[in-house]
Amino acid sequence: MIKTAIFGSLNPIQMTLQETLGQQVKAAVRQHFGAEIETVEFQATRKEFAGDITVVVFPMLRVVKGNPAQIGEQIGLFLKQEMDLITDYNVVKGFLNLEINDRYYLDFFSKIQDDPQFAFLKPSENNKAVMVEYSSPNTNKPLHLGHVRNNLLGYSVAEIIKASGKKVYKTQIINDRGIHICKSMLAWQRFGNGETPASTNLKGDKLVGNYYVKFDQEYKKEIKHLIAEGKTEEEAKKEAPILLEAQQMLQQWEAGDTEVVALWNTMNTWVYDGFDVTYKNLGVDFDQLYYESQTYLLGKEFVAEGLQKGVFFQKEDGSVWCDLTEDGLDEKIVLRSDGTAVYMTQDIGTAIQRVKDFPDVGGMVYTVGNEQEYHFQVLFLIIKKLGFDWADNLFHLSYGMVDLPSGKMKSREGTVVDADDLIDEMTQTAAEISEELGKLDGYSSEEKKELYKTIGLGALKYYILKVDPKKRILFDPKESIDFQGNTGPFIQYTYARIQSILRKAEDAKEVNFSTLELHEKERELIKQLELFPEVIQNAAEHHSPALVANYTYDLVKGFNSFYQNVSILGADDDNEKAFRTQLARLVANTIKNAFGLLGIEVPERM
RNA sequence: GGGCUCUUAGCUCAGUUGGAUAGAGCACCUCCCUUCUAAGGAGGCGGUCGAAGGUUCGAAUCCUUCAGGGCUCACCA
Repeated sequence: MIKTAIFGSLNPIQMTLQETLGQQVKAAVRQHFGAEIETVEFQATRKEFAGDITVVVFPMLRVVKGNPAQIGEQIGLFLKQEMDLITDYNVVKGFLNLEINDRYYLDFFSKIQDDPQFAFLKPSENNKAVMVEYSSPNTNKPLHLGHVRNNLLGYSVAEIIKASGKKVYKTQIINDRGIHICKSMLAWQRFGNGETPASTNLKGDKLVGNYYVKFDQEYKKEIKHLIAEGKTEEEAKKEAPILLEAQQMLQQWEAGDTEVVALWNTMNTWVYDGFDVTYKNLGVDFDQLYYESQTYLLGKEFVAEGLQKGVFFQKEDGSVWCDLTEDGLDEKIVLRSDGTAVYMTQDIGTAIQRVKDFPDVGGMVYTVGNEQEYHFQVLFLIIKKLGFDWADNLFHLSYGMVDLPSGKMKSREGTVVDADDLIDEMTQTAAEISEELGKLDGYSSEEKKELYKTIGLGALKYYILKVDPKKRILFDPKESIDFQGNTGPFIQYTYARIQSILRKAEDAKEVNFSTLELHEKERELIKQLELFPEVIQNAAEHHSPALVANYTYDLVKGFNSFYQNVSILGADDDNEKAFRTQLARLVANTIKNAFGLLGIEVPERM
């Protein structure tokens, strides 16, 4: 229902085609068979058959008795006689293939040719805003490949939802407190000798991450000692002095110990400075940040409120729980017996706080790995029980892990693919390939550097975004990401090639559409362009940048085929040349816009 | 063990209201740069859609069972 309304305002031309066709098909069925059908099923005509759009006859058999091929034949004849839009038809089994008049496509094209934004909807007053959370790292170590997928997905989904006609706020919750950061702090205190990012010339997140690893090494050493002294492994893990000390430090932090808090501030600031560089390189941004250290107390307030309302109950030891057994789940703790917050506590608080801060927000998207599916199922249910109507519009954008051939990435064991290193490597590969091809005469070294980054990041981002978010990705660092075929650089290359043509083309001349006839490749391209608005809506609805990536690839394949088969600048007459130039221009703009939704830049040359 | 999820060409993936002979890229093999950028194009090779049943005019798609992988079921995050 809603979908139809959106499409109606979004792309009247396309809807008119299916609507008018649908009405005529119904009329044909009424006239020839005296029957009423409610809906008409359409699909794009397969390449091997003549036609542009296909009516599927089979579903009509419920109300119309007869041979599907004959029914299709009669409907086809009716349509051809009644509608200028239909130039011809053919029937294969139960499929009625319709050939659409060139006028229709030319008409569509003439309307959108000067509007590169034709597929984008402006944020509508009727739509509530959406908050998209992504990244949300811990502050004890640098970002790795897993975060990269998270960031790319979150950013892209935010852009897609924006383009679908909703206001979007990008946000994250920064996990800046807890035992993990205390571990880095303690190790730095003990072994750091006052090192700083400035003194070591290291990125702050890298420096802090090193001490997280250092902590783990010491911890393991101590465990070994304790076991040698006769402790069981379990005892040793709990009693290792360095761990006890870290736990003590956490308590000091919670108590507001000046020295600990100061160190915490210092080291977190180092990390944020490091993150900022990575985010900037990745090209992602945020509208509003939330910090766990500021929201966990808030969560406690709402837990207290929920306890009063009877949403939660308290056990004898003082811990607070939510009983979800009636919903087929278990009991879930929302506050520890010692009164401290758990993950769930702060997530409840953060969500409510966000809607308070942004009253126009009607829903949220949480970009978090699929290992936390149960957590979010519970979280959304609890928020619903607390009585917030927007709980129905909470969505866990759950994505698959990025695994290495060796298995999971483990930061403590150093088996992670570091985000910064990965970006550098991709840029380096792009540089090597570019220099080998040697097409960049006249570019300054600055321009080249910029371009290599665009291409390298394009390859990386497309590689990750083109696969369905739900699926896990196996990433083999030894097998470099491709630059040919279904890749980012391939699409960027097509864009650059079009720009090259546009530079050579004279100033745009007004196209006279009335005398034009479409080449098969041209019609295919316009049909592909026509799909873009629907793709955006679909991608927004499914939270899937992969749909945009695959669409762009199809568009580009269509263009390259056109490019190789039809001369643009060498067209027979000026009008045709102007039209093809315009068509190429719009394809380029669409590539740019589609890639913009993926957070990928396009180059003028490559 | 309970819950969720995945399995499509040698490899990486499309295939979203159930529709025609299941599509791309990589790899391998042929061709195409005196013509707008060959990071390209045209074609070939390659499939019991994990297995078996069922629903349907029609199933990769829906249902059941089974096999194999992943995640999860903490007073961790």
